[in-house]
This record gives sequence, C-alpha cells and structure tokens, in this order.
Amino acid sequence: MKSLLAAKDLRLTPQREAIIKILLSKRNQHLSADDIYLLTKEAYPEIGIATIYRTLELFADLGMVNKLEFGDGCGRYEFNEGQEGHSHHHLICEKCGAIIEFNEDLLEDLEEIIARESKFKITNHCLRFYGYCEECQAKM
Amino acid sequence: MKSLLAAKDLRLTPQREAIIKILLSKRNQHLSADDIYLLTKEAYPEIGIATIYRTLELFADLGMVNKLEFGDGCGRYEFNEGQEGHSHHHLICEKCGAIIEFNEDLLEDLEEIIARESKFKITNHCLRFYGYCEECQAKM
DNA sequence: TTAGCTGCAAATTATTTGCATTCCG
DNA sequence: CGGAATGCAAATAATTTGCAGCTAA
Repeated sequence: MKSLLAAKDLRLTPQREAIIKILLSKRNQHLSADDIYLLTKEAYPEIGIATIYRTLELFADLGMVNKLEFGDGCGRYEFNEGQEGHSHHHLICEKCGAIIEFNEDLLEDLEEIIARESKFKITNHCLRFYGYCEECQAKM
Repeated sequence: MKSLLAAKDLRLTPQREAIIKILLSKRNQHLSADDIYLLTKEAYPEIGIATIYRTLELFADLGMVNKLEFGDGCGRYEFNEGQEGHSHHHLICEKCGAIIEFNEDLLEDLEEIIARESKFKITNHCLRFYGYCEECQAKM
C-alpha cells in the first residue's frame, strides 16, 4: 500500500498507518468514521476526526477501502480484501441490526445479462438481503 | 392507502395526500426529502420540512414507500410499486450519476440458497450494479 | 372531543472546509 | 526545501425533536 500512495505522490504518515492498522485489525467489521476515530485515538491521541474522513476518502479512492451504507445515517468502512475480488455480500437483520457476510458469487450470469441488455460496463455490484436472523426469528 | 392509515388510527391529512400525489407523479424517480419538500410546497406552501421527514418515515414503515441510499449524502424515496413485488434493481453510472432501473428478478434461486444456509428469513433484497453507462463509455 | 398532526425553531449528527502549522520524501 | 498532510474550529447539510396550537375522524 505504501507503493499505492507513492505512485501518486502521496505520503505514508503515521496517522495513515494507524488507520490502516485499525482497519486491518477489524476486518469483517463495518466501522463508522467515528468508530475508527475512537480506535485510532488510542494509538494516536492527537489525531483529528477530519483526518479520519480525509484518509478514508483517500483510501476509498485508491481502492484500499470500501465505503458502505446500511441506512443507519452514517457511512461504514471496511478494508478491501481481494483486489478484483468481487465484493462479498450482506445479510442484514431488520430486528437486531446484525450484519452477516457471505461470499456466494452467483451473480456473474446475472451481471452478464444486465450488461448486455443495458449496454452498461459493470465494474462492481452490491447485493444485500434483509430479513430476520435466526435468533430474532426465535424470539417472535 | 387510506385504509392502511385507518387500520392504525392514523389520519389522511391534506399534507399526506399532497406528498402521496408527488410520489405517484414521480414514479421511477428517486427523490430526496428536499426534492419532495420543494415539490409539495407548490401545492401546499405552508408545509414544513419536518412533516416531509415524518411522513416519509411513516410511509416507509407502512411499506408504501421505499427509502434508498445511493451514497450521495441523503436518503432517497420512491413510491413502492407492487406490494409483494420484489424490488426492482438499479444500475448506477459512476461517472455521471445516472440511475437506471431494471426488473429482472433472477434472484429467487440465490435467495433460497442463502436462506437455507444462513437460516435467515429473508424479506427483501437490494441489488445494485455500478459501472459506466453507454454515454459515458463513449466519452472515455 | 381528543389523540394524532403540524409548523416552526432549535438541537443533533455526520461530514466538510479554511487556515496556519507541521512534516514526509 | 516544498508540496502534502494535519489539527482545530467553524461551517454545512441532512435529519430529528420539543412544543404549543390545530384538525381529522
């Protein structure tokens, strides 16, 4: 990732490193900017929230990070695994808010059909299922 | 929809009617709360933005309206067509921001697999493809 | 009549921006 | 050294809330 930055005359500052570490240590989670701010503060107390936002935007542009929105009023970020790796997908419980990931990638065919019909050049997709998780079903 | 409201002791006020009309007249668009506010104001100038938000949330709870987020910093709303009607999906151009709908519903099988494996009770889903529309491809 | 609604203004929350200062390469 | 990057505080923007007055059923 250092090379990703260097390629555009960007710098690897301690703040950026700290943020990367947090993101790496919380893989498979969906952190809000504020979550990341608080966590990063532990290792680097002087950091400001603006730096968090600026850094996350930068990382997202570089493809190192994915920004997600689950409709809870704030953006959520995660480290972007596998470069080309088609994004994993999410199961969201509408009762307790649990977010579970899964990795089936059965969308290729559908993607091809859509691309052909719409003449879109598709670069990515986002698939989510909403419903009730096992536990919440039990409680109902 | 009057009955939907009545069933919960809710009222069909002129404000709510005005908002429904706007939503109906702008099917297949994805209006922000502010868009809806400005449009509704034309027919009902005294309306306040808070009423717009409260009404949209209510309608979404009742299933009359879908709230969407496209990552542009604000929620977007659309009239919910076909009750059971599995939501249509979106193609989003990352260059010009165009949002195109399509209605293939080839997700049933996938949904079933996911439901079985995860023990989730799936009630809805959201599928989006990101990429470049025909026009933007031409310009590149 | 009376609970549900409304408009307004003030309060929140998430995110962005301006700027003087600091620091990586 | 010089442009990038940072922290801070102030500015935006979207959405929510409190409340006193209004109104649909």
